[in-house]
Amino acid sequence: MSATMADVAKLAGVSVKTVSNVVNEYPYVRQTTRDRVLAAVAELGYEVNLSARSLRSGRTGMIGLAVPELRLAYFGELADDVLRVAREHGVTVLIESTGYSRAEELEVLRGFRRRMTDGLLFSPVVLDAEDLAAAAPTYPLVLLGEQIFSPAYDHVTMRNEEAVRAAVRFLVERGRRRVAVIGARRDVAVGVGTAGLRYAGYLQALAEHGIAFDAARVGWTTASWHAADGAAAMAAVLDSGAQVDAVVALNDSLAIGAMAELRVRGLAVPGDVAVIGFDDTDEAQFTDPPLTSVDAGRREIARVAFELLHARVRAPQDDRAPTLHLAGLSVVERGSTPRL
Amino acid sequence: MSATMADVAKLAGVSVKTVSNVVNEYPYVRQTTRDRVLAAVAELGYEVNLSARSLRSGRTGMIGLAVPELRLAYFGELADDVLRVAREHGVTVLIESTGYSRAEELEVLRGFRRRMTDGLLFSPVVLDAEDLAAAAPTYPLVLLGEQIFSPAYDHVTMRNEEAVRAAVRFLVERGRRRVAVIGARRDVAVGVGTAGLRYAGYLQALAEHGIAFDAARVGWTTASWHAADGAAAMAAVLDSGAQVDAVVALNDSLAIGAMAELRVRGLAVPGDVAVIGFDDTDEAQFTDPPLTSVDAGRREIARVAFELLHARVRAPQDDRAPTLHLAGLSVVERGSTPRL
DNA sequence: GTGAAAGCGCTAACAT
DNA sequence: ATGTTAGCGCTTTCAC
Repeated sequence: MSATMADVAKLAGVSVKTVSNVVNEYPYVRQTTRDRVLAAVAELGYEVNLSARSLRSGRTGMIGLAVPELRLAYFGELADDVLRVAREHGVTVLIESTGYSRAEELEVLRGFRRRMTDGLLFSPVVLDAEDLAAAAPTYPLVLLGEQIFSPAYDHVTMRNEEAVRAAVRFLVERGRRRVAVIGARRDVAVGVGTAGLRYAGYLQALAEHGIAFDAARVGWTTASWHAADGAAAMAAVLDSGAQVDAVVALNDSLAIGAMAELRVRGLAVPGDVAVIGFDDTDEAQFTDPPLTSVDAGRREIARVAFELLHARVRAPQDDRAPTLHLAGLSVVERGSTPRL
Repeated sequence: MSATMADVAKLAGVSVKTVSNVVNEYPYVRQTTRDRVLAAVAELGYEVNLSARSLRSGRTGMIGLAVPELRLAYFGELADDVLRVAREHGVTVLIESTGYSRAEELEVLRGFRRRMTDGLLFSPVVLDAEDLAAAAPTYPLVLLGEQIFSPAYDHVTMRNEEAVRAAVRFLVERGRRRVAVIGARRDVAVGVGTAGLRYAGYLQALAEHGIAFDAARVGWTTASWHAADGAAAMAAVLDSGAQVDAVVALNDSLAIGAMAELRVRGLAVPGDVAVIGFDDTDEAQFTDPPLTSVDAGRREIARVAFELLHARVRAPQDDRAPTLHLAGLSVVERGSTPRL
């Protein structure tokens, strides 16, 4: 039904090889031949059959992007950023969501979708280094986030500990010392994974500023960091009777939930409690008050991760050592953290 | 390098056809044969080559989902919903973003990615019915949203006019009459497209309740409905000197921006101005005050749209007439719209 | 600079 | 219930 290379070749009076050369922009084709082929392509409305190309070449022209879910602002924005960069390079992105599920993360690593892509950008939240080693991917893989560190793969992430230290320092410099944290996890060790590293940064910051640790100021959550989780954690902290004059939330959605809960309790932000978020997502600009947040380099992460993966896909034989890229960070000041 | 059906067939002592039958769960295979084949599959770590399957069968097992951008809460949530439903049916979703660009929407309809999918869920925001007719897609296509109505394709959308009428009625019943609208577009006709239909619902509601139309209460935006656009439109309305005691925002992100702008101007929500949003996205629960919003049926839309497309993909010969499905709606009441 | 031919791995049609 | 064969449309290899 739709035209094939053979049809184009016949119409242009050349061989299929020549059509293939033109379609793939092989440079050594005589201009007159190229024109004849392109005319035939236009006349027949020919388009390459990607399945046939993939079958023969072993490449699909797609990369995977696996994140927990798109409705969380950070991942929605990250996905948009990756799509934009990939489009600039003519690469198609297959977005996959894992829903914080171990089974789905394993499926992403080993499942049939890896036969549809030339490489994977993977932001795990559940699997650990051992799981990755067991799966032992042989395709180009770039790890995102902080859940897994592996010397075997490229890795792009942020300076989590430093970023939270900067956030707490920002609060302390503005006169706050009773700093609660929202988003710590009981089920992961300090210093391990996104939550563990950010929590470690919080503990380090307390030490740096000579603030005594108070367990009642720790707001615990699971891996899911939605606003609702932030509200619940904030409620637990307040219920404990802890004295709190500032909150560092480990992402912006948690911060939004925490602010809502503070409001419910009749505590003013920033009058009674200052709040700082993490990721500087779009929503931070429109909270009440506008939310100060740490921009930990999401755009840079999207761009660098794509480029590292793309380089591996294009040159699979190149055995350069895996890279660890840490994005730059900055605190974006808004109304939730005034000087006292 | 990786095993093929021929390898499996050889090891199991059967023909490739039998391996294919087992892999494709063809029922009429003797149990002992099946077991032998599955053992060989496991031993060799065999996985089907999807490119070969697609080339031969003409199917890819993927559908496309084209939306403007994932960072807008509504589309992030919609994408998650579609991914979930598709997964339940063993279908892979290729998410594409069009960025409110005419060129990219045309590319979605006609570009090479349509060779990678068996069908398309398309939420256009720029193209019109004429563009669609010109592109004349022959693959299974389900339209989402209100931008294009076409008798030629299945269509799943919401009751936009009715939903906005319900929103305004909700405000009027609670004692408000000076109702501004945020998100109207000068560049589209009343009644056309998402913005045009929702704006039409606003005008109808004013008439129903005997409220005089006041042009100064109309907050204009472009196609992009982010919080920043809502804030700018709200600012323009307030700058005009219009008397406003309520706002109906044509989506939740606009509402969030409008609330932020009201705050900047020293107007209390809901004391001075009540606000109602549209879509009931996650963020509505955590604004200050919590945002009343019209749930226009996003989950239902995702499910029905997928099922319609899936049915067409599975039975391409079935010439049933295209369906128009309108999702149910409800107002979710929160603190931004108390009774006076 | 271009052509001829092989074959990527699978499914469909037909045979038994 | 299983085997045989052809061929999907392309890229690759090797000629010339």
